[in-house]
Amino acid sequence: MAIDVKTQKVIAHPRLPAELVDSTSFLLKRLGFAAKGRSMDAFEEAGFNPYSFAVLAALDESAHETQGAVADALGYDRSQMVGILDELEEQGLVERRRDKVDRRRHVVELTADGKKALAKLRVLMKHLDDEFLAPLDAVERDTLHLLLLKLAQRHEPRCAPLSTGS
Amino acid sequence: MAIDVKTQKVIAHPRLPAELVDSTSFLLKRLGFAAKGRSMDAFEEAGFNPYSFAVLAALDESAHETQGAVADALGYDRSQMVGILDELEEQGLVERRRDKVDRRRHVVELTADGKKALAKLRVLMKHLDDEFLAPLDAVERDTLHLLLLKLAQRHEPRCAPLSTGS
DNA sequence: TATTGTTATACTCTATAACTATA
DNA sequence: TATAGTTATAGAGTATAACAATA
Repeated sequence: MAIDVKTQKVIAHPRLPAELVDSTSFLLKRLGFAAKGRSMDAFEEAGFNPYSFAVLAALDESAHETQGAVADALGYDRSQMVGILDELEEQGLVERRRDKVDRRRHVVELTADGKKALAKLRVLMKHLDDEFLAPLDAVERDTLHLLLLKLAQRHEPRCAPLSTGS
Repeated sequence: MAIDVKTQKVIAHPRLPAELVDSTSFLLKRLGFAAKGRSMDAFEEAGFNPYSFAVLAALDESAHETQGAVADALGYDRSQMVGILDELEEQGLVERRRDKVDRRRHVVELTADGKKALAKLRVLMKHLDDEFLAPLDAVERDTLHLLLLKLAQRHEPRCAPLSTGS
């Protein structure tokens, strides 16, 4: 219990109702927002847009992506992607070129600086994960990741493994 | 793999970059948003504000709460709480009275209808949790909840157990 | 007519700061 | 002077729709 310096009275820390804390999806909501807030702060502090890492990672994984393909892969709106890429292009991290075959399309590619930035962001992301998961040991982290993955495969179709059947 | 009906070509489902899916805090973010979206839709469909459940639960747990105490317990802004309580009062689910001892304060209390609504919302919440956790068996659900609780105690202080020491 | 990227618009959230009435 | 509740305002974020160029 904390003690107020001036009044010397006990400060009862305001607590969440037990039935909310008992709800797993409530905890997921709160922790998701906490994780988002932390990563946004950290990315911004490092001079990046909160979306930069996801976009650069997508481009690194399969090069010569079209603008819309990146948006679809990440689940962003295509109109939202315009501004994100504008900024990344200004920073010299990506290049946009018209597709010669279909001149409506913009092919997006990482620049050398973009790859360097991605490397930096990977370190930052790893650090954020480590920090967020600090209360858990290695086994617990693996277990948690596995369980979240199971949920994500249902609730976030883009996480689902590639289906091989017809 | 899905096949396009018209072109008979393979449709590669847009997929998230592997390194994002490998990040536990990324999964937490995505799942948190998915959980929030689902519960907001369900609450709204049932005629409630997304915040109703949390507020009613807080009032049920410790009656005669002051308006600011509820806001602090749930982590909402006090100015935000005004609108939420306005709506709950219109619906006849809570009552606001001036505190006779300190006339600046509003004491908030559940009405009989408020308790009935809370019972309904508890069922709805339980249903939502069950649905969201459907991919997991009972043991996995318990494990997940425990792990999230550990994280929440660090990242969401309002979830922390009451400390007993000085 | 449909699609890609773009722009414009509108709407929700949230955060902040003023304002009142009490203390 | 500080606090509880309230109101007003501004900013970010997001979702939608319209638009031009191309297919």
